[in-house]
Amino acid sequence: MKFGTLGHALLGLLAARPQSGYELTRSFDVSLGNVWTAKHSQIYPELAKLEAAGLVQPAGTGARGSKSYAITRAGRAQLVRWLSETPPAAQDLRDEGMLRVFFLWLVAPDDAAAYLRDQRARYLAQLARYRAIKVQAAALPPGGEGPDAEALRWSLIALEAGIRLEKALAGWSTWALSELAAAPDPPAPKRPPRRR
Amino acid sequence: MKFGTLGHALLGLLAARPQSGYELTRSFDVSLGNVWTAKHSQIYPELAKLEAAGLVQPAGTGARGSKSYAITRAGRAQLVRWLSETPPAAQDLRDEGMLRVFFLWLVAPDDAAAYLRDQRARYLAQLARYRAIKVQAAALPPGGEGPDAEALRWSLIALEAGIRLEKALAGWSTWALSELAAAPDPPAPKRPPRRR
DNA sequence: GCCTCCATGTAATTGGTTACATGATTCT
DNA sequence: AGAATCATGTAACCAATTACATGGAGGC
Repeated sequence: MKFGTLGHALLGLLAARPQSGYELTRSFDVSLGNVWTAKHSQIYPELAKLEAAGLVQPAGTGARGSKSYAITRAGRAQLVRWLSETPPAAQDLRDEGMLRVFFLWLVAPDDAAAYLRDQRARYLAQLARYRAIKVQAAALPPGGEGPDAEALRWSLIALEAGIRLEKALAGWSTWALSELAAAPDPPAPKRPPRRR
Repeated sequence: MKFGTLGHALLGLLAARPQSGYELTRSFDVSLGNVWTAKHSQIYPELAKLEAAGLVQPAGTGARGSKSYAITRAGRAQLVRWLSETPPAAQDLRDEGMLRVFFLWLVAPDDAAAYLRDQRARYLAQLARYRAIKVQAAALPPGGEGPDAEALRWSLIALEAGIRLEKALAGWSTWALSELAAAPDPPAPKRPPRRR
């Protein structure tokens, strides 16, 4: 059996501690969701596939019929192999927000500016969310030794990437707005003489 | 009929000038490919769908049996509506490279560092590619008035976003490496006394 | 003649989302 | 009693990639 990114992401989450499908789903809703998404309808079947391949195993049941899984030795080996031996798949960035920028020449400059301002607001909102998480994490007890503590450490490193990315995008949108103001093109600004 | 991002991307490309499926495919291989990807096997059927919906129409044939399409008035209207009325779909960033960072605690610090250096090299390579395009574009004749010139202008604005993003990621990887060096954790550094 | 690039298409498969379905527990 | 949340699963559909298939034109 062959496993893609989702399978390995599940192995990675289970490497920290045994978890149920529901808990895994929530991970994709929050932290991990910023780099990879998955719905429960994809997770449950994938867990079954992983179990069939011997990479995870049932690890008891909890309240309300929850079933938690644990990673097996083979699963951990597979995960480490994936991390260290296979190169990250060429990322297919699908950024619809940035795609639209390519087509902004089709709308009035005012509409284009409005779009850029909207996008900037999104970037800043996401930046604020990230920063709140960072502050919250900094307030945690500094101790902790288990896998969870190590996992947290790396998730904060990834968080820093998110912060820097959103900052860069917010800065870019401000720059783009100034560019647009400098040469609105179709409707020439009244005063400054156009020079090309 | 309903069209998603791909359909609108095709409309956007055809709004600049009539093009064949092959030419459109190449656009996704180069500039547009950095924000959205599509293979010819997806593009040809989508063009047929767009034609059936009256948003594009055949615009003559070229050499080797190439068939070019032009956007219709309805297509342009639909595109502008999409741009100005519908909000960008919540981006599902799928960044496998960053996902792996969440799981780097599973490998030896040396391997984690090697991964970060590899990623940094990728970011810098992409940054160099973007900058080369920018330089190349700056050397172009500054004139030009048609839709193509306007489209170029906005593609350079999008390019600037790419440049800033890669710069941010390269900076992040350098920072992450220094973080890792500061506290390699599992194998404690010999000299500095560990304090937690 | 053969290889490469141009050019268009279809088929099969995978990955992912939306919708459907069900039941237990907790909160109000 | 009713609503919200926890919890697991399946079915149908859509989007996207990979593989299959064909042919014309130009260069070596």
